[in-house]
Amino acid sequence: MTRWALEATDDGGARLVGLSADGRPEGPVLREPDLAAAVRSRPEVTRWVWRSTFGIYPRLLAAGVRVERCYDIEDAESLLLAHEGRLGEPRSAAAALARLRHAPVPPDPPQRAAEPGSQSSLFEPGPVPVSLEDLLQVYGEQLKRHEAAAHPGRMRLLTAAESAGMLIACEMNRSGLPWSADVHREVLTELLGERYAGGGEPRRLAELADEVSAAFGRRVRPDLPADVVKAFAQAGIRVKSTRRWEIESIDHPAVKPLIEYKKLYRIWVAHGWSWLQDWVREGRFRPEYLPGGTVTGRWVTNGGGALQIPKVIRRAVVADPGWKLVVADADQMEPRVLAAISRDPGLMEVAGRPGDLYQAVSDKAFSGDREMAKLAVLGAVYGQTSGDGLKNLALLRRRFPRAVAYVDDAARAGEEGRLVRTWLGRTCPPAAGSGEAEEAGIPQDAPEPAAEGEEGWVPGYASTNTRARGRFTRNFVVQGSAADWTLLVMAALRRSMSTAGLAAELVFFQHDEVIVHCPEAEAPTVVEAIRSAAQEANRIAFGETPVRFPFSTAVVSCYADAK
DNA sequence: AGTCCTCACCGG
DNA sequence: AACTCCGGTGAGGACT
Repeated sequence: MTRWALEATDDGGARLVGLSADGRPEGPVLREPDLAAAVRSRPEVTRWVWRSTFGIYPRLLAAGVRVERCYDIEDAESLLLAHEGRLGEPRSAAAALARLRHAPVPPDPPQRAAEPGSQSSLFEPGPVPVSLEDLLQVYGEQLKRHEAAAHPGRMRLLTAAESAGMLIACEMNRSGLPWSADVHREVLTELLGERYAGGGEPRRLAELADEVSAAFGRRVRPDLPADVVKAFAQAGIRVKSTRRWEIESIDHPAVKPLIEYKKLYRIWVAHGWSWLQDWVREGRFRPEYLPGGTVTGRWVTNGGGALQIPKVIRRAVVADPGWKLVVADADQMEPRVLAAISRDPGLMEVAGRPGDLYQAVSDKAFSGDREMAKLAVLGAVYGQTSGDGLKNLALLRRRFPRAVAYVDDAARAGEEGRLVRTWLGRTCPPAAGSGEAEEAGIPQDAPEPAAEGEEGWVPGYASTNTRARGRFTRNFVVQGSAADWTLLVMAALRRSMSTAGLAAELVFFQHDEVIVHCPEAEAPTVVEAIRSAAQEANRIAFGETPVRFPFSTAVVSCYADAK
C-alpha cells in the first residue's frame, strides 16, 4: 500500500508527499505545476489522502485522471465526530485542526443548493485554508481516533468505504445517466397530452380537472387539497385529507378523475418538460449524488430527484447504441442484513437458502403465508405497533428471537438517549436539547406534556416523541447497516471493473439498486462482477456467516425493461 | 420579495 | 389493513 497526501494549489498545481504506514510524511513536500500530471505520473500510489474528494477529484476527472482509492479527511471527520457522540461540531478540516490546537473552531461553510446542469461540488473549500502539513496533523490524529472506536477495524472499513463512495459519486456525477429526451417527450405526450401555449396545464390535466369539477357540480381546483376537502364536505363526505389511500375507497364520481389527476400532475410538475429542460444535456441526466447524505448513511441526490424517478419515466433511460444497461438490485436486503448483524441462527439459516426469503420465513413461522411473513419482518424493522403487525411480530419473535431482540434493543437504546451504531460504526446521534438534531431529521425528546392534555398518553410510558425516536433507531441499525454493506458492494464493484480494464461505468445507484452502462460484450462480465462484489462485501463486513446476498440482474437496453 | 410551512406525490 | 422507517420535490399560501 503506497499512500500519498495531496493538496491542490490555487494556480492549478499540487503539493504532495509520500506517507509512512503510520500516516506521517516521508521525505519533503514536493511542489508540482500540474495537479492532474502529478497524480497521473504516480500510478504506484494506491491511496490518496486529501481534504475533500468533492473539492479535488472533479478536477482530476476533468483531466481524465482516475484514482484507485482515497481517504477523505473531512468525511472521516464527520463519521468520527458522530461515533464519538459529538453532535453538531463543525466537520471541516479547519475545524478539526482548530480543535487539535485548542483554538477557536470556525463554523462550517453553508451548503450551496445545486443548480440544474451545474457540475460544482456541494462543499466548496472552506473559507479557512489548511496547509498540507496541518492537514497531516489532523490525519494522524484521525488514525488514532479510529483505534479508540468501539470496533476499530470496522470503523477503518467505514471511513475507507465512504471515501470510495465519494470517488464513485464524483464519477457518476460526471458520467451521468444515459437519457433519451425524445423518449421522455413521447412518454409525456402519451400521458399528459399536448402542452398548451403559455405554459399552463397540458390537455389531459385540463380535461381531468374539468371532470372533477363536473362531478362536484362546481369549479374545483384538484391541485388544492383545501378546495377538494371543501368540495367533498359540500357533497356530504367528510375527509381529513385528500391523500390517495384515504379517498380511493369513497363512492363518488369525482374520485376516479381526481386520483388520475394527482398521479399525472405529479409527473408534470416533478418530471415534466421543464425538468427535462433543466436536467438533461447531451443525452445524459446528471444529478449530484452525495454519499452519506442521510443519518443512516443512505445517499441523497441534490437536484433532479434522481432517487425518485417514477417507473413510467424509466423508459427514457436508454443505453447508447452498442451498449447495455446492467440493472441489478439486491433481493430482500434488509432482512438479510438483520440476519447478519443479529446472528440469529434461524434467520441466518433462512437467509442462506436459495430462493425467496419471505417464502422461507413464512414456511418456518407463518404456515406458508408469504404476505404475512413479509409484513411481520418489515413491521419488526420499521417498528409497527398496531394492528396485525403486533400479532405477527409475536410469531416472528418466537422463531427468530435474537433478530427481534436486536432491533428491540436498538429501539430501547434510542428511547433512553444512548448512542446507536450500524454494524460498521456509523452512529446515530443521541437525543439532544438543541434543535440541531431535529433539523437533521432525528426525532427528539420533547418536554413531557401534561398528562391530561395529550391524546394516547399513558402514565409511566414513553412520550410520543420518545417512541418515535425508538422507531427511528430500530430502523437505523438495519437501514444503516444495509447502507454500510451496499457501500462496500459499490467499492468492490468499481475496483473489479477497473482492474478488468472494462469500459463499463457505474451510472446510477439507489439504495439497493445499481445500474452499470457498458459495451454489450462486457455485460456478462459485469453481471459476474456484481455477484462477486456482493460476496466480497458480505465477507468483509460480516465475516463467515451462512447469510447470502443475491442480486437480481437484467441486461437491457432500456431501464423500464428491467422488471 | 423572500422565507418557512403544509400537502401530497415519487422512490427505496 | 393501514399508512409504521428513510428521503426529495414543487406548488400554494401564510408569514415576515
